[in-house]
Amino acid sequence: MNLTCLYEMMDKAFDVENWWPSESPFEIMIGAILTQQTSWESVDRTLRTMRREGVLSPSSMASMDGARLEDIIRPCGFYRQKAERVQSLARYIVERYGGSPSPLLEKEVEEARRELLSLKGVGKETADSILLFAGHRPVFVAASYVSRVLERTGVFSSRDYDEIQRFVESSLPGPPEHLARLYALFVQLAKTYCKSSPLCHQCPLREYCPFPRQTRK
DNA sequence: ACCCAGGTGGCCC
DNA sequence: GGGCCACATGGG
Repeated sequence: MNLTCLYEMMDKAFDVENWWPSESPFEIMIGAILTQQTSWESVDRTLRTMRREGVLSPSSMASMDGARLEDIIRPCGFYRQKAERVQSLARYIVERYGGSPSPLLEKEVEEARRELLSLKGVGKETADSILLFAGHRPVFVAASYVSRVLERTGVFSSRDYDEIQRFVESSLPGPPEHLARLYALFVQLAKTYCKSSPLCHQCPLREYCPFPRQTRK
């Protein structure tokens, strides 16, 4: 069992087209922060409210009332720090780039990543999600879901973010779409089958999983 | 009444 | 450089 084989198996089992829906790169950046430790359903609700209220752009979000932003984000949890962080991100884009995230996302990958990581509320996983899904850059997101599946299938055992990222990026070269698709498949698989023991036994990868009864990370 | 979710930053040693 | 902890709501 190697990564390519795993990729093909998951690809056969799941449909992850339009896995990270959005109308703009900025929306992906905001969604990436909101979805930290939060289900996508809650994030989706908040993003729809933002769109409806017309605050899903750097300039409008930068200047809106903080308490109102907190209210909109509340369903996502950690709403105070998330409100502060997304607004400071919006202001950063307005002040530094005149309101468009494109110049940042189009910088050389290493530089863009460093810049994203310097923002409060943007760690490795969030930065890489933004680079991959908003910037279409060839960067893999080595989320905890990923290490869980890699470990359980015996493909690669490590908890170290950078190590997993290097492993995947070097094992699966090619266009960024593959890395995005692979990441989506990992999350989809873990979400669907790794949550509970009964589901685990129906996993399409159960024959390859060395820990068939393990249900938690 | 638990446990978990498409993590991060701050503090401690 | 790793091990805890707070952050917080919503759903199973």
